[in-house]
Amino acid sequence: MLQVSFIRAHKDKILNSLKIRNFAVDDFKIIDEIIALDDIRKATQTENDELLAQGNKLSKEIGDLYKQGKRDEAEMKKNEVSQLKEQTKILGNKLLESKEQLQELLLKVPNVSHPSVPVGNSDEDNEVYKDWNSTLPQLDDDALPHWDLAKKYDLIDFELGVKITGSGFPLFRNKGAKLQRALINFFIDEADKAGYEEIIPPLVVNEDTARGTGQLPDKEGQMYYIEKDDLYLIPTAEVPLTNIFRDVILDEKDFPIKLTGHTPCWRREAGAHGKDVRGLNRVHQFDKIEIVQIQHPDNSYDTLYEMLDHVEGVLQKLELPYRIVRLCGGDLGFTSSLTYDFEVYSAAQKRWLEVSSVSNFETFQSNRLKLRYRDENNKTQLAHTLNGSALALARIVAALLENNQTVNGIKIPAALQAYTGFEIID
RNA sequence: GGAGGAGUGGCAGAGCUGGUUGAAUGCACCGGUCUUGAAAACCGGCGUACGUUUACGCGUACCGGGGGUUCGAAUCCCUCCUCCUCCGCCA
Repeated sequence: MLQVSFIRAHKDKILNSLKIRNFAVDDFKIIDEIIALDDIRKATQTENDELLAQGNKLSKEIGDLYKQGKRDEAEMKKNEVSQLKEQTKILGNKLLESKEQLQELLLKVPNVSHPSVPVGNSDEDNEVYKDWNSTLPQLDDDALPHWDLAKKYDLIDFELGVKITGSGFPLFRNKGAKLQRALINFFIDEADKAGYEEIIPPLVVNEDTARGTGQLPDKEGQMYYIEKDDLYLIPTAEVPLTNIFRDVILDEKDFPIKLTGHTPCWRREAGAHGKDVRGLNRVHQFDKIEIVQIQHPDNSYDTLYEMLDHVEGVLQKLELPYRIVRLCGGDLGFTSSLTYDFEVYSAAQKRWLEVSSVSNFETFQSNRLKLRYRDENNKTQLAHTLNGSALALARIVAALLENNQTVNGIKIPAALQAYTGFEIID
């Protein structure tokens, strides 16, 4: 959510960003509506505050009059205050109403896109920021996609997942389970080496937390909801990790804050059935190692590229062909200013699979979170938040299995062998 | 799940027979005096948000969250949440 003060000060910038995000021209008027509504809010508060001040003053006088035993005068003033109170009740409601309306409108305004965000409508218009500069792996014609490999080597049982839960809840077994566990430890260790503090957070969060990082109300249908306890299953570790700093005022010297955590992620993926959802390509539950940073606004873009380097290094160790794309305006997430996706080449499916998304949210999340720091003048300012996947397991597993298949079995990358305890799945 | 107790500023801790209490006091922190320097001592400052003001400042709201009583609530009432103690259950 953007601050109204920011919207007032950078109206042109925001309108331009809406254009990049392909907002309908008719919707541009929301910006002026917000400013107008905020004017009303301010005027109402000024008026209301004055009346409240009068009331407070009279109440104080009433107290004094009672002390002096002047009951009659006090009673008269009581009537006066009662009348004031009726007015402040009306104004108070009006103030509340305008605040709620303002909030509602603000929730509809996406983050301001970074100047480097390319113009475009969909993922097809994303800009290849760093391409795979070598030949892509070619497999024999009889090469198998990962769902067949999973069956052949008894690594993942999708049918059992269906039996136990439903589609999109894979069951890993044998070396499939071990590979899963190896990847988790490998990714966590890599993040640890890069200076991220490891966190094991709750996997279920309350409404305030879900709102803090923007899952509510934007992506309400995306989360599993436990109605009885009013809790949500996390769609990513970003939610609990970033919310550690909800309602927190940091010192400048606290930056950067670097956190990592492995969690399962649950996503309902409502409406995403059909295309490209076979095997591990799109599932309701998957494991992911997330990296989160809280940073000073001056340094957040350096940090973004540092995070990019980290993810890249991990992919290199796994010896997977990857490319980095910069998301275009039409594909950029609502809350993000700039996002780079990592895609890994799935040789059997002959397509790129998104395995990581690294974003700078600037102050969009921190405004909702009330995540601030004190600047050199001791004034509170909003911090910048960033996060990225490092990495998401399911699709990495898919690519690993497919790309490394040989007639003798599936080879495990050298960097991972210490974690799996085996060199080949056969 | 049952019974009782408690939630106050960065921390500790008063206030809780309703009326100069946004809140005593101590610690921590910041600035200053003193000192060769430091410590100690002393003096001063020290919450957040919104509104208003060129500015100094002023106003409003906030004492776990929400609601109520009252001219007036940190103080009374209701409700929810959290923590502590005891009992029960349990990996």
